[in-house]
Amino acid sequence: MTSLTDLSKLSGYSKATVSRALSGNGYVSPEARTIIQDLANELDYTPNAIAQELAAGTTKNIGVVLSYVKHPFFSQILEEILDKSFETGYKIVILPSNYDQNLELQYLEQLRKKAFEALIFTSRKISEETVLKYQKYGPIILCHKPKTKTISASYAEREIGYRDAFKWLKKQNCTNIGFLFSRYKSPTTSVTLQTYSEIYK
DNA sequence: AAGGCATTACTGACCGCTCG
DNA sequence: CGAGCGGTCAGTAATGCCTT
Repeated sequence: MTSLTDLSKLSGYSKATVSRALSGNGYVSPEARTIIQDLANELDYTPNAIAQELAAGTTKNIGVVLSYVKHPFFSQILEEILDKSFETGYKIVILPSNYDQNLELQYLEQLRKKAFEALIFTSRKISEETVLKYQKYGPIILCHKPKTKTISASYAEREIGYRDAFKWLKKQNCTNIGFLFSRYKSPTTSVTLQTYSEIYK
């Protein structure tokens, strides 16, 4: 496999010149550019992504923690995240959690090890205190309203919608109201159920 | 001839990890 | 502990052209 060092040795130009000629950044004479590009084509040169990440000190990876994939809430969020990632040149790594705290902690540890530049929790089981502890290792974004103001979050104001829904139900003289959940394991910890209950009261 | 400026291409440091 | 992996980046020397 041809490396940038190989191109440098064969062309007689320094590694930096070869790098600039192929990336299009910086000053390179048209002659040098042509020679280097022709050589790169001839030897089927492909930049080493690992080396690029090492030199740049960035992975351009964003981890997205998904508790479930089948739920429309998560698939809609994921769709928007993917759209933005294409625009900004970031790569998205899907991290399934199934609300497993150990898994969520593992993902936070990977953020600490710089496997990701940032972590997006579409939903979570771990506490906000834990999220706070890991904030110094990289941006962590939640997809629901956090109690702590120092945690970044992007979310819909569900309270307004729920209140409107309950008002409407009241108007219809509905007295027995059932809640439907896609999550059957420990629904009492669900933020959705907690919000429902508060608004209902 | 001297000075200023733009362009070109170089060297060396650096990234974080592994391996001898 | 230091070399090496394969890149990028910053700093700088060399060169050429233009103006005074």
